[in-house]
Amino acid sequence: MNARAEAKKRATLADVARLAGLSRTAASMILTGKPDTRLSAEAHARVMAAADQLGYRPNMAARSLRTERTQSFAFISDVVATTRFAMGLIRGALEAAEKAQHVMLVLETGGEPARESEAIAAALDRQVDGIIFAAMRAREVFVPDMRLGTPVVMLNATNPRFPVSVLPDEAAGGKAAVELLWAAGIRSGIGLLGQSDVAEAGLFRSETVSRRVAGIRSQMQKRRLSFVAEESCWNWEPDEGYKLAKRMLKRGHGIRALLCMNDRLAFGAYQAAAELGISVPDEVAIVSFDNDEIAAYLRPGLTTIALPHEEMGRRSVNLLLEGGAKGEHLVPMPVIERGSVGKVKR
Amino acid sequence: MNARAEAKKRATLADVARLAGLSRTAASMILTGKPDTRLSAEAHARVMAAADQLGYRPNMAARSLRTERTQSFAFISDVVATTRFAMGLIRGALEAAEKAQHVMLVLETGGEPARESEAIAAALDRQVDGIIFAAMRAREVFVPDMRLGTPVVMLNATNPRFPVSVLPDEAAGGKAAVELLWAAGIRSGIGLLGQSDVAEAGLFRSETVSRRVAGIRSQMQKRRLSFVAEESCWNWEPDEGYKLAKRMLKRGHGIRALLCMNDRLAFGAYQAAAELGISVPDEVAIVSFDNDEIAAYLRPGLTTIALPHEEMGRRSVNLLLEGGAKGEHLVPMPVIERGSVGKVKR
DNA sequence: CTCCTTTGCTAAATTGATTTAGCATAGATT
DNA sequence: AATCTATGCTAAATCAATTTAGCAAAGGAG
Repeated sequence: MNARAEAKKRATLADVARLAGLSRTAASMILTGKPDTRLSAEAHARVMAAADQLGYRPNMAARSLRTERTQSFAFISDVVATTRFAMGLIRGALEAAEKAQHVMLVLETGGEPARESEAIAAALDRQVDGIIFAAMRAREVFVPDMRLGTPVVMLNATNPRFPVSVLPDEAAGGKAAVELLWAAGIRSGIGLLGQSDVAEAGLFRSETVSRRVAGIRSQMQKRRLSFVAEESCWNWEPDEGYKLAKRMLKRGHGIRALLCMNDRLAFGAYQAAAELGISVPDEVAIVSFDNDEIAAYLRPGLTTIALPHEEMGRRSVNLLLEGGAKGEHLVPMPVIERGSVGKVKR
Repeated sequence: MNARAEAKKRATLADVARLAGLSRTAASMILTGKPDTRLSAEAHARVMAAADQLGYRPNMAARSLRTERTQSFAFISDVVATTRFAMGLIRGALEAAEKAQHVMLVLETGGEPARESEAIAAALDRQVDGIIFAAMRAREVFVPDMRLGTPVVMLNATNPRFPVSVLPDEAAGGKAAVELLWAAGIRSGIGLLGQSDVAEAGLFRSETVSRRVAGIRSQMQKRRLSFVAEESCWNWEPDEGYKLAKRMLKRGHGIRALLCMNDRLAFGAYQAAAELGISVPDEVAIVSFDNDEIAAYLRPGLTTIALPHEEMGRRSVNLLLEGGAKGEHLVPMPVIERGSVGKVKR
């Protein structure tokens, strides 16, 4: 009746030992590759052969019970569905975990404290060897105050109680975006879409966004450039981008470039430009951030500063594996050049 | 030195029993809610109080060792990153698992047999209570021939060895798409984008796609409609959609509606229509499939037949929990009406 | 008063690994 | 010849639960 009952039972260590004519102790030591055992080469060979013949695989529950390690991590994230970014983080984490022969428990909390506590408890109950707290919008993540004696890394998030975190290097990314326009010979007529210091003074957006903005503004200053227009909006979605860009492109600021805070805003900006008959990149250059999937679909392709999600996911796992150093681990944001910033014609 | 060592050790069942002044047996029976035990109400109260006071949580490794159940499932998928669909499936599965107090191990194989075997082995080693094999492009999934005595459900995939599968109801979806055009009063000038029987005769695409096509064609026939043009392409990506739609819209078939095989093709079709100065939906209606994220961003919003990924994910977990019936479990594809099919003006 | 049943509970076995402590034997040293 | 040291291996404890088998006391039946 039980599905498990039909299949022949898995071979245990005892079976291997019996077949090899040795003790469980010996078999265990050999199979786990203990270093300073004095077991003979012949014993090694016999155990290996036996294990192979029986298709032996250790029972992780039993091993974990004894060793308190499970070869598994938990990936606890606020939201996995809503944003396509989650996938990159998860994928990178999965990949690194697989390399290290670990598995990943994935848990979603929706950012709700109660579910967060539940998720942590579930992970701890299963004795995970480490926990990754991931946030989709980099923010200071709430973590219920449980005494969790397990390594933790914050992924795309920060929390004072857990000093190890992995973040995109937004400051450098902001700088790179400005440099892209500079390199294209654009010296004036630059509009900023999605953020405006005057409109947002005192508003809290998120740690990484503010670094992105800071990176942009500091590099603008360094190059002695300034924005001819800034439009702020709260939701960085295409419809906002469309509205804002339309206003900006019409108002006759002589806009020659649009720096968009993310690709979805840029997506809206494309639609506005198309409607106004303004050509990208000949009349207006567009740069943005994230390297969202849509960035590649636009015509011309959108030049953007990528959020290195996969690499971040990988890093977070590796930090767990290596007992990573405290502090922020910044991952560079690659510049993805497509067609939306043309070289200037002099 | 060991992080785990700092924290006070977790309370064990023995601790609870001691505090309650009862045996481990009694504590276990009470905490797991065994039905026919004859332990007194007072014993129940004492054990509960003790467990509560100590913050007792069972050690899953120990429990699993004895019971052979882990309250966990494995979600083994070919690709999680490449397509945004994976998230819906995973999210639905996660949600259902959480409700049932289970956790989900997520594993990715890239569709490579070697990694598939590895993933299955990793899951089996950890004694998962069930395995979900998910494919992103519904197909007959290869599953290495391991004797796995664990319930399996195929998600968005089929495999003769595992009869329980969850699939979108593509036949009904195809029918619904045609009905949408019919309801808008469109009786002629319908083009099919992405598929053409003459071009693809004998080609294998995928099980579900062929059902989608069959659903479309059978409903066309029922309504005595026919396509004035069919264009086939292999990659259903925006650039193909753009090219094909441009050709179709120009060639003067008098196209009044475009039935696109997926949203990305539709995305390209929008770009083509915009370039040709053809208005959606006034001059040409567009319907497609998937309810991809981009469908909501387009202007006007794209009317599409949604792939019910979250619901499918949920179903697959519930089938594992309930020991689901053999056979295909078809999940309806919701019609998402946005602005790309206008009511006809007579 | 004896025997049987019910009630309320527990000792000990079990699960499958790892790990500690230590036992023979052979050869080397004094 | 007695002692010491490697060498090669194993018995038994341990991890934290569940489960089997069964014990002691109380109450009821005959």
